[in-house]
Amino acid sequence: MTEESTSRDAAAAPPSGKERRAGARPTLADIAQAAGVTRMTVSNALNGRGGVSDDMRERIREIAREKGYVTNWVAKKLSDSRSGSETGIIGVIAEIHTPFMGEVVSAISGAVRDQGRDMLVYSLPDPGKSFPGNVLDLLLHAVDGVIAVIPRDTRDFHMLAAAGVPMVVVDPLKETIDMPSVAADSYGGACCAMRHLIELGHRKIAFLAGEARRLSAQERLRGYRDVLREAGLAYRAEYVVEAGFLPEPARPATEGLLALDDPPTAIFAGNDASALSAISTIEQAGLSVPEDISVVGFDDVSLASQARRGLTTIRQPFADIGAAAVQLLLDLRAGDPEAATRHITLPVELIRRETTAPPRGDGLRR
Amino acid sequence: MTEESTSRDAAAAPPSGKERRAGARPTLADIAQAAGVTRMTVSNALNGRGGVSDDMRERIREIAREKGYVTNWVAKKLSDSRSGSETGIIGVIAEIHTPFMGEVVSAISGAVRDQGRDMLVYSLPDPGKSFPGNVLDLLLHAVDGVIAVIPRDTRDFHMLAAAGVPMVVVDPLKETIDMPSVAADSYGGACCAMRHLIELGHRKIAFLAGEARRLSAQERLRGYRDVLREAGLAYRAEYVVEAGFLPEPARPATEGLLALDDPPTAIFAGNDASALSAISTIEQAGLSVPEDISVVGFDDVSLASQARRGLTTIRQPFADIGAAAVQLLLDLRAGDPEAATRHITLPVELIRRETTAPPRGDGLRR
DNA sequence: CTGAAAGCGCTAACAG
DNA sequence: CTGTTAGCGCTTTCAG
Repeated sequence: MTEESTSRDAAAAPPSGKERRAGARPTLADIAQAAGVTRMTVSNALNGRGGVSDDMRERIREIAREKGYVTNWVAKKLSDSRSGSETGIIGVIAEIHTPFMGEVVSAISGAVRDQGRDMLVYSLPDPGKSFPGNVLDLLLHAVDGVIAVIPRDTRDFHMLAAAGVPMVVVDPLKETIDMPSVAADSYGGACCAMRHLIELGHRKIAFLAGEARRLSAQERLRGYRDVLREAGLAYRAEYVVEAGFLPEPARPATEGLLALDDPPTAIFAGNDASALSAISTIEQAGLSVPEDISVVGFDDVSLASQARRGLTTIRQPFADIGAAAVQLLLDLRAGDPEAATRHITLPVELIRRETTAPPRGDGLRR
Repeated sequence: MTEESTSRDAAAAPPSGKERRAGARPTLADIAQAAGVTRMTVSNALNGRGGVSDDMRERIREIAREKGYVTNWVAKKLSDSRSGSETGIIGVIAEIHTPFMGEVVSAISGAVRDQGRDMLVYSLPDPGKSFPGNVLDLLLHAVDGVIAVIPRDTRDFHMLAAAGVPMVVVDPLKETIDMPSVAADSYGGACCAMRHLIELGHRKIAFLAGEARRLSAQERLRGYRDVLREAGLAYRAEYVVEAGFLPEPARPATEGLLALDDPPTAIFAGNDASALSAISTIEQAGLSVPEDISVVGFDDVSLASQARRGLTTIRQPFADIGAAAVQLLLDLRAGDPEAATRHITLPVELIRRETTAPPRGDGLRR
C-alpha cells in the first residue's frame, strides 16, 4: 500500500493525502514528483544548467509556476557554501535619515546596480547598543560584503571584519582608519571654501565644526586653520564652535557667533545641514545672507540647491564615492591584496551660488 | 610529477595539515573537537539551552571566542525551518531617499526596535524593473514579514504575498488595496487644510496634485473638491496642476499658476516637498509668502519646520504609522484572521506656522 | 541526458 | 548532563 502511494504519483488522492502541511512552500521534491523526474533534473531545468531536454524543461517550468515554487534561498546558500559562490547582495550599514547619508546610500545603490548586484540596508540602532545578533549573523552569511557609512559602534564593526566579511568604510572615523575607505577630499574642500571667502575680502571667518569622531570633520577644521595661517589671519578660538554636522546644534552656535562683540562677516559651515540652519538663524536675527554675512556649506546635498537662496558649498562627488566604494569592495572580495589598505580620496569642487558675497562696505582690500 | 603534487598533502607541507581552508569560518565541529565534546554540547552551551555544566559552558564559550566562532545563520535557519521559528528580522521595501519615505522608514525602524526585532531595508531598483531574483528569494526566506512603502512594481509585490510572506503596505496604491495597509487620513487632512484656508478668507485656492497612483493623492484631491463645494466655491480646472509629490515638477506647476490671468491667493500643495518648492518659486517671482500667497503643505516632514519660514502643513503621525504597520504585520504573522483585511487610517493634525495668512487686502468677506 | 549518494552547518528528539 | 541519529532543501560529484 505504502509502496503504491510512493510509486504512484499519477492520478489519485490529490485533494489531501500527500500534501505537506498547509502554508509550507513547495520544494524541489514536490515538483519533481509531480513531473515524474528526480530533484536534480528539476534543479537543472530551473537553473538552466543544461542536461535537460527542451520540452522537459518547459514542462517542469510550467509545473513549478503553477505550484508557486520559489527556490529556497537559505538551502541554496548553505549548499553553495562549499563552492563559495556569491549571493550578489551587498550589505550597507548606515543611518539613512540624514541628508548626507541619504545621498551616499542612493549613490551606492546606483553603483551596486551598475555592477549587477543588489543591496540591503541596515539602519543602525541606538548609539552605544551593539548590533542585535541576528542581523549581525545575517550580514555575516548572507551578503558578499558590507559598506559602512559612519558606523556608530565600531566594535561590532571590527568584529565583522575579523570574521572575514569584506568591508569598506565611507567617510571613516578615527577608529576605522585600519579598514579600506572612501571619502571626499575634506581638507582640499575646506581650503577651497576658505580661499573663496578670503578672495571675496572676508577677514573674520567663523567655523561651524562637525562631529569630531569623523575624520572628515577633523580635516575640514585643519583646512580652516591652514588657510587662515596661509592668509596671515589669526586663529580665533571664539570663531570656532561645535555644531556636530546637525541643524539643531548649529542654531545656538550661530546665535553665539552673532552675539560676539566682533562678529564674523562669514561662516564656513562644516556641512550643508549646519549651513542651512545657520542661514535661517541669521535671517531670524534680522540680518541677511549674503549681504551681512556670507555662508559656505559642504556636501552639496540636493537641498542646497533647492533652498530659496542657493547655497554656496563644496560638492561631494556622491556618485563617484558610491562607485568607488562598491569597486573597492569587489576588489577586496576578489582577493586583491593591495585593496585591503587602500584609502580613496575623491576631489571636490566649489559650487558658487548665492550665499557668499564680499563683506559689507569693503570695496578695497584694506 | 603532477601525481606527486596531487598526492602530496600528507606530511610535508603541514604547517597546518588538518585545518580547513584558510578564511573558512570555524564551525561547531571545530570548536567541539577543540573542547573534546560533541557538537550538540557546544550548541547547547552557546545557546544557553541547559544540559551543560557551568564550567564546561564557560570553557566552551572561551574557546569559541578565541577561535572567532560565529553561528552560521544560514545553517541555523535551514535547520529551524522545521520548527518554523522566527528570525526576528522584518524586511522593509521603500525608496529611502525621499523625505517622506525617510520619515516613514525611521518610524518603522523605531517601532520594530520597540518590538525587539530588527529590520533590513531594500531600496527599489528602477521603475518597471522587477526585483532581482536573489533579493526576492532572500526576502522570501530570511525575514518574518515585509512592510512595503510605495512599491513601484506591484507584480513582485503580489508574488511575495502569494508565496505566503506576511505583508503590509504603508500609503497604499490602487493596485494594493487587497493587502492590509496603514495610512494617514489624507481626505480628512485635505479637508482640514482647505477649511483653514477658507476661514482665512481665501476664495481662489489652487491644488498641487500628487502622484496619481497613490491613494493618498486621490484622497487629498477629493478633500480639495469636497471642501470647495461645501464652501460654495467653483472647481476651476486651471487651479489643479500636477506636481507628482516632487519638488522639480512643482516648480513649473507653480509658475503656471502665477502666470494665470486670475492667479490664486493660496495654494494647497499635495505634500511638503511640493509646498517648499512652490514657496521658493513664488519668492523667486518677487512675491512673498504668506503676504501675497498662502501655502499649505502635507506631511510635516522635519524639513517643514526647519524652513526659514515655518511651513503650515498637515502633520502625519509618523511614529503611529510605523507602530501600526509593525503591529499589523505581527498580527498577520500570528495568524489573526481579521488582520488580513485590516486597513488602518490614522488621524492627522493641522500645524499652523508661518506660510498662511488672510489674502491681501481682504478685511471683510466680500 | 538522467539517477543515486553525500554533504553544507545546525538543531530537535531521543538515547545513554 | 552528554552523545547519537536524522533531516532542513539544495547542489555537487560520479555512475548509469
